[in-house]
Amino acid sequence: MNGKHLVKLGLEKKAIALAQTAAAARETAGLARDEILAELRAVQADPAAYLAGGVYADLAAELSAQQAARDALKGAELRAAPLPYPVWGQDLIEPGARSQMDVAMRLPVSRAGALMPDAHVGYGLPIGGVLATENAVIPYGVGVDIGCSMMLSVLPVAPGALHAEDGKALLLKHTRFGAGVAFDKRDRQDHEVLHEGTWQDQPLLRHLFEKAATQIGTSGSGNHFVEFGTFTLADADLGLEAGEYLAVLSHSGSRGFGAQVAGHFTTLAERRHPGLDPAAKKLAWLPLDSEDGQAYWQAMNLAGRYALANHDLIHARLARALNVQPLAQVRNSHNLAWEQEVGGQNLIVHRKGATPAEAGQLGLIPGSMADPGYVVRGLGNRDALGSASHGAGRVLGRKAAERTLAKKDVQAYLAARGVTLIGGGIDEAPQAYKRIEEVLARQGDLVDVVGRFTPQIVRMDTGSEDV
DNA sequence: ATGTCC
Repeated sequence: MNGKHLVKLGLEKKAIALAQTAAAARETAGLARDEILAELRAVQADPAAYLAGGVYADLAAELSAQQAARDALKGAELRAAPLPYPVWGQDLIEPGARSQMDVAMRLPVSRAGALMPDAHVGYGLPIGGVLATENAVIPYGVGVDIGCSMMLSVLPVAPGALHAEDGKALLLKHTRFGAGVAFDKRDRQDHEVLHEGTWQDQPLLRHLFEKAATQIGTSGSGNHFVEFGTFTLADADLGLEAGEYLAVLSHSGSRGFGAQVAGHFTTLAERRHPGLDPAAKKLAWLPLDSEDGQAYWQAMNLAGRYALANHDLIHARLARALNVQPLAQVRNSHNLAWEQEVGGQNLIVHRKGATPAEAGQLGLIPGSMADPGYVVRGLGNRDALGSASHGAGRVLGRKAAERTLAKKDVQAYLAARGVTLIGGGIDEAPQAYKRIEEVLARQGDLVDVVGRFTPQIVRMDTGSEDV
């Protein structure tokens, strides 16, 4: 018995050495070469049957491990070509975002997808990407800011009644911005979401509860904002008469809590798919019917409710300060996954920077710090998997915006529209975004416009270079 | 998006 015989059997690497050891033992026991080779073939055919013990146990264990590795690789193989998917506003979308969506549509778990007109490059799935998978949830298909969402409160106040200085003071007093920011102990907010039993269901959630409790009611950094503005209804809707109203619009997420949930489960998903094509590394998934998949689903949905609770508290504080009750409210999550029927199949629909837009469903699509945002009503377009854009979408990345935009041009843009800005980095300048009117024009078959919000007093986090 | 660690 020599190595050549074993290689001929198809044995590889460590298995050859283990087979040689076993074969030597069998030769000592008096077996002929052909008899030993027959035994080795039997072990190869069904290694599981030899795991329990005996001379072939170590070889059987190695062969089982090799088979498991091959299975994992096979299960993670990308399709040669992406499944076809529709694109809205192709002329507004950079090639990089298309490439990312192409990779997503090559995943073995992908079944359908769509790209919204605000699409731009992100980690894993592009921002503005909608992806339907079968029995799989992709942490980076939801994004780092799980549950990132929008909320509008229409107030029983005339738009002109709130002066810029007063509005500015209210925002400074009642909102908190920035990475790591939390409320002081005496100002700590409370909300029913903090009293859910869900926090006790996972060690990770138990661990993150304290952070979540201190940060609830705050806003983050980047493109998050809280603003006062004028809400204009051309026709009666939302239970309101046509007209102009003072309104509060906010964009906020699940803060450090959601970010850590995303990070934790992304690590687990990547670990589960070591053989995944490097191009799809950030699209590693968790089987929904696995323990990890179920844990992510639970944590993701909690982060979604937590993010909406942040909005609730922000709006409640501002309304209380103005001594009013909102007349109408609209809210929607745009970074989340949902169980949804797609072509008769129950799939997981990821929206990473995409607004749910089922028939009749209300949503909010903001423009920029100085451009209008829109209340929309979904048309339930099946090709778009019942989705629309989540905003205007970036035309300049953060660094490109800092490099190319001039502060005075941004200030002029704000001044021309009468916008008062607190904080706000140049990377969030209106010029860094696509024109919201164009983006809306590309999705006339996804949503109807209900009303228009024009920002007047805007608070954002302090950028690396403020406007 | 987040204070670079679940």
